[in-house]
This record gives sequence, C-alpha cells and structure tokens, in this order.
Amino acid sequence: MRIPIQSVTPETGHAEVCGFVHEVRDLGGLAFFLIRDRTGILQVTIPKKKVSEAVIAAAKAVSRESVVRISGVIKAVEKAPGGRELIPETFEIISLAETPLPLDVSEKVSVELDTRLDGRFLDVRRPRVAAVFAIRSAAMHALNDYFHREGFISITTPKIVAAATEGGTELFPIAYFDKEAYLNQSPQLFKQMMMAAGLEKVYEIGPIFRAEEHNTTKHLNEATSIDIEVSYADHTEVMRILEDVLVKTYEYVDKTCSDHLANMDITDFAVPKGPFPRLPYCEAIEIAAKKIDEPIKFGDDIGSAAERAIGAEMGGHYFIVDWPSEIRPYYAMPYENDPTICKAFDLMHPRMELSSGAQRVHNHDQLVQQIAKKGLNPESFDFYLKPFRYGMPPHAGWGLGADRLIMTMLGLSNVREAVLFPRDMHRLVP
RNA sequence: GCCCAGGUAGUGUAGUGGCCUAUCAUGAUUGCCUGUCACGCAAUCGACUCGGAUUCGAAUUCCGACCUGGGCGCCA
Repeated sequence: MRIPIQSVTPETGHAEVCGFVHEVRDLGGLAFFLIRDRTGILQVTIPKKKVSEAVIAAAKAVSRESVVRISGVIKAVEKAPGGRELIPETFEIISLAETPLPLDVSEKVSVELDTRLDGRFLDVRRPRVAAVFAIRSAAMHALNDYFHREGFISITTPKIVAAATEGGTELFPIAYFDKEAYLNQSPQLFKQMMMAAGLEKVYEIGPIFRAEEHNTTKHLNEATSIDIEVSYADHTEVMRILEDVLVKTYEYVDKTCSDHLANMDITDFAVPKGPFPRLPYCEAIEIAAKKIDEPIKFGDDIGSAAERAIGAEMGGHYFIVDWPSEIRPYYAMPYENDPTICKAFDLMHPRMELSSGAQRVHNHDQLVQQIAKKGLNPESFDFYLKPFRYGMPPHAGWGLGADRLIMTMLGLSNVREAVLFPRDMHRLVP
C-alpha cells in the first residue's frame, strides 16, 4: 500500500512510496535518490552491495522526473533529510521520463513564464508553483464556506448568451447552430434576475470571457469571477459582506496553508484588517491629481498611474465610493439627492482593482431611462427588463476577480501565475 | 491596437562588424567515486527565429515576417 511521503517518519518501519524522481546523486558504491510526491520529498538510499541486482538495474535506468514505485525499510538516520531514509527492496519504474526535460523542475536555473506555461504540467511539479494552486483551492473553499454559512444560494448561469446586452467590453462571438451567440462577459444580468426569482442571496464562482486586446500582467481573456447579489441590501451592506469575506479568506489561508506559504518563501503573510477605508471618488482624484502629471477631472476614469498613486497613499485595501453616474453602467443606482453620483464602489488593492459593485436600479421605468441615456436600445434588453415588471426587490451586489485576488494575496508579479492555463491574446494552448 | 525592449544549445545567459572553431551555468551521455543534500572529478554532446539586403566579411548593421516580455490604451 502506497503511503504519502509526508507520513514517512523514522518510526514507519516498512513503506511503499510512489512519486517522481526529483534528483539523483550517485556516489559510486552509494547512491541517493530524492523521491517527490505532493506531500514532500523522501531520500531513498541505495548501498549497492546490500540491495538486489533488480534494484540496481532500475536505479541505473531511471531518469529524473520519471514515475517510480519504491518499497523497503525506513531507517532513522540523522544526516538524512527529515531524519529518515528508505533502503529499497523493490524499485519499479512505472513511467520513464524522456531526457532532457523541457524545463528544470529542481529550480537550479530560472525559467521564463512563457516556457513555464508551455510545459505547465512540469512547472506545477515545482513545490513553489503547486503551492499557488493549493492556496487558491483553500481560498475558494473559504469563499464557498462563507457564502453557505451566510445563507447564500449557489447558482450557475449560462456562459453562452444571445446578445451583447451589457455594453462596454468586447465579446467573443461563437457559432451556435445557425444562430449568432457570444461567450458571456459576466453573470450580472442573470444574478439580478434571480432577485426577481426570490432567491434573495445568490453567488456564483465561474468563468467570464472578454475579448479585449489587452496585453498586461493583470488582464486575461478568460477569468474567474466571484459574483454575489443580495435582495433588500444597499451598496453599504454588500461592501460590508465583501470586506468580511475577503478578511475571512485571508484568515483561512493564513491558518491552513503555512506549509504552502513556506514553499513560496512567504514569511510576512498579512491578514488585512477591516473595515477598509471608504474613499469618495472626488477625494481619490484629488490624491491622484497631486501625485501624477496627467490632469484628472470629475468624470474621468482612474487610470493605472492614478490607481497606483492612490494605492501608495492608502497603503492597504480600500473602497472607492460615490462614482460619477456617467462612467458606471446603467444598472448602478444614482443617489436620490445628487444623481450625478451613484451608489457604486470599487474594492482596491494598492496594486489594482479587485472588485466592483453597486446598489442596482430596481425600478423598471428608471432602468429603461438609464439604458437609453447610455445610448443603448432598451428593446434589445427585453429578457432582462421583463423581471423588473413583475415585482423586483431592491438589491445590490458585486463581482470580485478570483485571479487578481490570488495574485495580490501572494504577491505574484503576473496574473497568469495564478491561473493553471491562462488565456490571453496570444495563448490558446495548452 | 499603440510604444519600448528583446529572440543565441533542453533551460537560463555572455557576446554590438573580423579576436566566434560562440562564453558561463545548468542539463544530457559515458566513466570514476560509500553519506550526498546545488555532491565531486574527467571526457563528450548540444544553439545564433525565419526571409531578404548592405559588406571582402554579419550572432552583431538595415528591411520585412513571426514570436516573447514590459508599459499604455481599452476593460459593467
């Protein structure tokens, strides 16, 4: 019976382990093989005079990163890594790895991201890379767990949609039998319809697709979005939920992922402290105007340089609130006393935007007006507007970028590092 | 889409007109070595993205294509 390498201790006695050949050091009469599985690394020591011919033959034939099954006696040896080593009785090569390898798993020489992504399966064999995805998994678990505890209903909305109803971003057209269809840019309209369905609190973690021809370290053409929508809530209530779930996700990673963080050499993992500052848009552009050369006025988008300047000033996570209505989508609720600004917000990390959300317009006629004001045709929104005519609770929600969450949490320099198989302008394979 | 920087052994690099039969590390192959842990030692192998131009001579200069990295724009 195979046992995980982590559970091999000096007291184990007899053990069978399976894994990849991490490194080979042949000293002549004595050879050391490091065997690696997901849980750790075990030294297999072969004193050539004391093991069978079959073991020696296999040890000679095997190459680095081959898959092997080895069984034998565990000896407590102080000078061995982990204080124990395995003396093999059997040494089976299950799957021989070709040589040379497309990239160095043992990290003796550095590898460029492009090469890593081309050989992603080998890249992920490196403990520091596997750690990213173990932590991502833990973070996703914490998010799901939070939403279930708080009474959210998990939903799945279509990724194939009929029309580019939301405006803004470019969509990927696809062939759908004899019809024109698109990959969905966001679950926005569907999660709002679920408020009319009476589900009250919903969330979805799923893919979104954007056909923007951007080429940056923080954009992807296929991303994972964490979306919620809550009935009878306003923007302040969903902001509270957002900072709460973010802090709890960090706490869970901090509590359960110490080994993975150590594998990534992260020694200063810090759980952010809520509540996060609420910075009105007007004040945000004032900070930016003082620090950067480009002029910035009410109604302008906050560009990358401004974003970084404000982030440096704020130091940690913060919200930008009270955005100009003209630069937010039609479904954002304007303030009653000043409709030039609206109940929309962005959650910012000092490095970039993580999330945006708002209280939504729930009145049908107001929504039709706002759609028209944005230069869009309300008639093409019929499937979306219909639920607003039969009783729509007031509601609010947000969408949070999962990939950027992991990127900023772990200090990754490129969002592609947080995604197993990233899709960008140039990469469609693997 | 625009701007900038690049493309040299499997991997990461040095080399800016002749000193290049192209550097170093890692790797691969073979041999030696009984406590390695970036093992050591010896030998061997392996590369100038593609096409055109300039030149007596091009990895190096120029033009085009393709590819990569970064920045910007765009991105409810």
